[in-house]
Amino acid sequence: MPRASAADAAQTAQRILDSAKELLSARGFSEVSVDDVARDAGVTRGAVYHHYRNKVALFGEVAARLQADVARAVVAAAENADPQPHEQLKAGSHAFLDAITNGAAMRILLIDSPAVIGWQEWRRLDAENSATHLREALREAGVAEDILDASTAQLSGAMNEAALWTAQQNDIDLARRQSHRALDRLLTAYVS
Amino acid sequence: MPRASAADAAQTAQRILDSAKELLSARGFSEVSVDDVARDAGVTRGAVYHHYRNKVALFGEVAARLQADVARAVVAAAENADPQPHEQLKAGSHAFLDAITNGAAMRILLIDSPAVIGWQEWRRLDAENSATHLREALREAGVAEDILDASTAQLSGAMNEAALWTAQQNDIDLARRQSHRALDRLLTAYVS
DNA sequence: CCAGCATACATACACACTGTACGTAAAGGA
DNA sequence: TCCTTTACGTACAGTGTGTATGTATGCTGG
Repeated sequence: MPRASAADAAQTAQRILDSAKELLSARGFSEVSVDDVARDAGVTRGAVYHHYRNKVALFGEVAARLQADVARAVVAAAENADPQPHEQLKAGSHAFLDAITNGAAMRILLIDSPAVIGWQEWRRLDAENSATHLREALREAGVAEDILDASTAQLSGAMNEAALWTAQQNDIDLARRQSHRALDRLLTAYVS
Repeated sequence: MPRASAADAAQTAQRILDSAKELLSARGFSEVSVDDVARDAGVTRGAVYHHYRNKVALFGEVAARLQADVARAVVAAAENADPQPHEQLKAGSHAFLDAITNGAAMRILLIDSPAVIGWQEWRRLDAENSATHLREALREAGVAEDILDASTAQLSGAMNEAALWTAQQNDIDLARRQSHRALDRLLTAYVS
């Protein structure tokens, strides 16, 4: 049995993660077995269980990476935008929608995550990434302090559902434009 | 083995449904086995599989009933409210939040449903119940025709997340009030 | 330079759960 | 009264998870 150096081990873990991301996003958590992931990565289940505690932990790791990817895109867009709070909200929400609707993120983050890792954990992940920025943008847009968390949650939910809706439409480009316009209308609520 | 008449059979199916609703809402789909449901209902798995095609179908039936319950509450509230479109939206969204955050509906409808029965099917259920009313209210509030579907999805997502956020807070009554106020602010986007 | 230990897997196994096939007894019509 | 259908119960096969165990390799201290 050829063995792997520490560097190769990290590479194995990464290959498992990549396979998991692809399969999970295509078929969903319940339709992907650990063996499927292992085979796709060219290892056995033993390797997967060596690198990840269990199937849920593997899923959680994939979700965390994706969440970070999306957050990076959103932050980048906000930094390049007009610093006016309302413009920040618009730029950020558009970027979020675009980032999450192409690639593997959507199904994993928006469909499976709440059920698999639990809503609390999912929210915690979100809070570590995008949610903080959204909250800050809302604060600067003049949302009262005591409804800041509630408003953040609601706007986040609106954007998540916008993404799901968009991805489901036949003409995705058209749907994207419609979602953007609908978001803009929704965000007029936060024009101070 | 004592057998059951047709009337008793319907009652058995109902008992199974009741047990399923309770267990699923408390523990979630993946943590409840068909055998758990059967035992709670005082029958064997055979009875469950006689009345419902499989575990997902049983879940779907529970979800459909809950969805209808929530929709009824929302419609009732809207009918008793000021017929002004904006007031309809406010009354409806408040009623939705209150209805879904107490009882068994929340976890089943908002956490597990998308993953278990699929987002499309979940949306279809929603469309048969609450979504149509929401869409109509938005139209009457002056939302342009081509972004009506997108706006409906977004507002629905906002309300769903509001419910999840509310239920998660320590002081639920306080959270409910904050969610109501945050929703009111959000709905100012649809003041014509 | 080699003995011993930790690492990185592979293999084998126990357990749980799902769905299905089959058995059976009562209900209800012909 | 017979015969079919309904309403279950029971037994079984298959799949998937997690864990225990085996094993070979890299690495480190003496």
